[in-house]
Amino acid sequence: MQNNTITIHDIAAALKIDSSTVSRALNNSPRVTQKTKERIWAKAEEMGYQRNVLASNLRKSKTNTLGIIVPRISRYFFSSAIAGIEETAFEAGYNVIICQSLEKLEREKNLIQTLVANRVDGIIMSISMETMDYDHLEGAKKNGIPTVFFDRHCDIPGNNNVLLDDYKGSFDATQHLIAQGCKNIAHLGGPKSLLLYQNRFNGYKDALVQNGYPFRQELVFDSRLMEKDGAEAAQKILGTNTEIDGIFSANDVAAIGAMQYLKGRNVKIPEEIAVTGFSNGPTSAVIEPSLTTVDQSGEKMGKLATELLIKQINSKPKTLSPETIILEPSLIERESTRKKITNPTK
Amino acid sequence: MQNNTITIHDIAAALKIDSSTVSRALNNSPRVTQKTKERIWAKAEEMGYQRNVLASNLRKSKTNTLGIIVPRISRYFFSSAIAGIEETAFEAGYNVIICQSLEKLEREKNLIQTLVANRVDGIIMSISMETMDYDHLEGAKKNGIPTVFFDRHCDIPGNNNVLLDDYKGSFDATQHLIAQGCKNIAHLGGPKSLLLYQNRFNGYKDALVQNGYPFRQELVFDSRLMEKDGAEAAQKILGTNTEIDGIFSANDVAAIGAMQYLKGRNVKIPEEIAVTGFSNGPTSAVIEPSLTTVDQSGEKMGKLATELLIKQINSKPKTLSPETIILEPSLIERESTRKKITNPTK
DNA sequence: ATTAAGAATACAATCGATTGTATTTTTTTA
DNA sequence: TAAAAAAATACAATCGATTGTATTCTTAAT
Repeated sequence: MQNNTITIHDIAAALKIDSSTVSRALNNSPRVTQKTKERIWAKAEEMGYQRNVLASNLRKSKTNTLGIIVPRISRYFFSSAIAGIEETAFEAGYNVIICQSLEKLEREKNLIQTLVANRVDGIIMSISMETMDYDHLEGAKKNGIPTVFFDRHCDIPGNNNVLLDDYKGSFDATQHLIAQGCKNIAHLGGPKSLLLYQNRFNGYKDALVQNGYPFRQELVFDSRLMEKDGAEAAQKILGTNTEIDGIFSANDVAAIGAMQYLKGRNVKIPEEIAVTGFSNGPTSAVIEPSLTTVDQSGEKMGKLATELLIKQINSKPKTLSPETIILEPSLIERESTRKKITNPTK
Repeated sequence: MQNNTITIHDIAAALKIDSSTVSRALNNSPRVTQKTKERIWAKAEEMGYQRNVLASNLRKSKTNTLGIIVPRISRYFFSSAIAGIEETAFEAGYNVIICQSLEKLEREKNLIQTLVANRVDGIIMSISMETMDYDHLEGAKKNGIPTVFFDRHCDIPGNNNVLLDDYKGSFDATQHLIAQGCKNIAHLGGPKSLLLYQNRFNGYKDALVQNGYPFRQELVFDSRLMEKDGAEAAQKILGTNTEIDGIFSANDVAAIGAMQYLKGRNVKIPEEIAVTGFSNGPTSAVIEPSLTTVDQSGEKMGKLATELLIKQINSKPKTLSPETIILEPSLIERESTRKKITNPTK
């Protein structure tokens, strides 16, 4: 209740020995006899000693804490990535400070500052949609704090990244739409400031071209990919001259927005327009028709990013060379694209 | 790059003054002249000084950090609560350490220990499903760390809580089912170790009784309310002798599991069985038919919990009396319960 | 011009643990 | 048994900022 904070000095005094010996015993140093150690451990237990992590951190200038910056915690992909990060970090004895940029550049700068000031041992982050220049991202590196980018990265050469092969994911998704017989495929794209959306766009484009279809800019609808953006795009799609029969959305949320709008207008999915999303969020399996999408496995990404980061932290003096891990995407085929009869020759 | 860590002593040396003056200037103390302050600020800027938060924390024995423990970060309700917590905390100058108990008691005990050892200024938590005895929850209090429970609380008298009126929420939901003409309403309940599920159960029961319907234990299906639990319960429901025409689930996830199962068995929702959930998660609006549910507004809860906690932190010596905030639930009526013709007299 | 009052700054201890070096104690060897 | 080697423990500085007390420097009052 009161100020009953027991320090190593209290233990030392109680046993009439030096505090340095207590410290070493508590850290199980070989410089203390087993017998003494046991006396100290018993006394520490008895007195209810708890190491003051702050003092320890200051002395060792290590916090055993990782900083995480994501655009928005409540987005499923990010919350599942965080779950993976937290679990891996916890097992390795690290705490995790979590921050959200809310897609604001200013806030992102601020957060990096704060994490540096708090002397986190490393940072895992996914950049905001507003992030175009990367000067502030160097801040952590300059202070010797290793950083791993996941999902939304940027093209600074010496960076560590854990990414999905977004190009392949959207190539496959588009290819799948074509295989289902779609001739005119629209694309709901995200802000091109993010490489990720560039890659998804390129995958879409190349799949069209490689299948002998023309790429048409007027079938691309860029937005921030919120639910209402998807709905608005769907509205525009119905208004175009072209008979659009497929939509490849760069995320699930916009795809769902589009589907809801189309369903409201009695457009048959997939018969009239087939739809694919990207992320494999929890709603994609439940919506009707269920949404074909590309699995992004946030938890696995988080785990890999954390492992990579901890590896970098532990080898800091040796300056381990940076690494980029690229995960293989997998297409989850569901009803929203099932145009063809699966078994034509019964 | 190198060990270019500038301390207040470096600034002091550069200006040939004392480090205590530098410290005071940087904290804008009235004990330093404006002129001196400006010299110091300029120099600090010039030398790229950054306060060592660790040292400061140690001296002040305050970390400006809040600890958060939730069962699972990727559950929508919790991730949105965390979003609310993070935002409020950030504005007030606090960092947030986030941990997940994964519904394990052992891990929960561990995490509290860790947070206490890290000298967080306060804790916000939602207990795990395994938590039956509350001894470990006193740990933080004994160390003088104020704690606020949200959503999943426990009945220790002196606690701070931010809760939904779960009783009323489920009373209203059940009442709504009755108003729609349901005669035999089943309940998918959660572990009764959590007061929250007791309250939801009681609301259900009392609504039945107050409307003159009998409460029947055999219509209550308790589980951990995962999606498959909902599906299993639905299976059992179809197997009972009673003609069940309504389901009140204590959360959305199980409700959705049940709906998916019922849809697979060609049971018409709401005509044959009406369904309501609890939480208003993102999928509830998208599933077909859309799910009637009780809004739980995680973000608001998070915000309120944080404000309450910070209030408690700032008034610690005075021992502000504990507070319990109870939010009013609101029923979101959707298609899954729309049995009655809304306008019988056209 | 001298002293008291007040403002500005310097001194020094402190937060609690860690760690290189010095000293004491024990064990081994000649 | 004395000296050398090895083991165990004690001493003391340090991490960087904060803060109560002491000192110096201004300004005001007599």
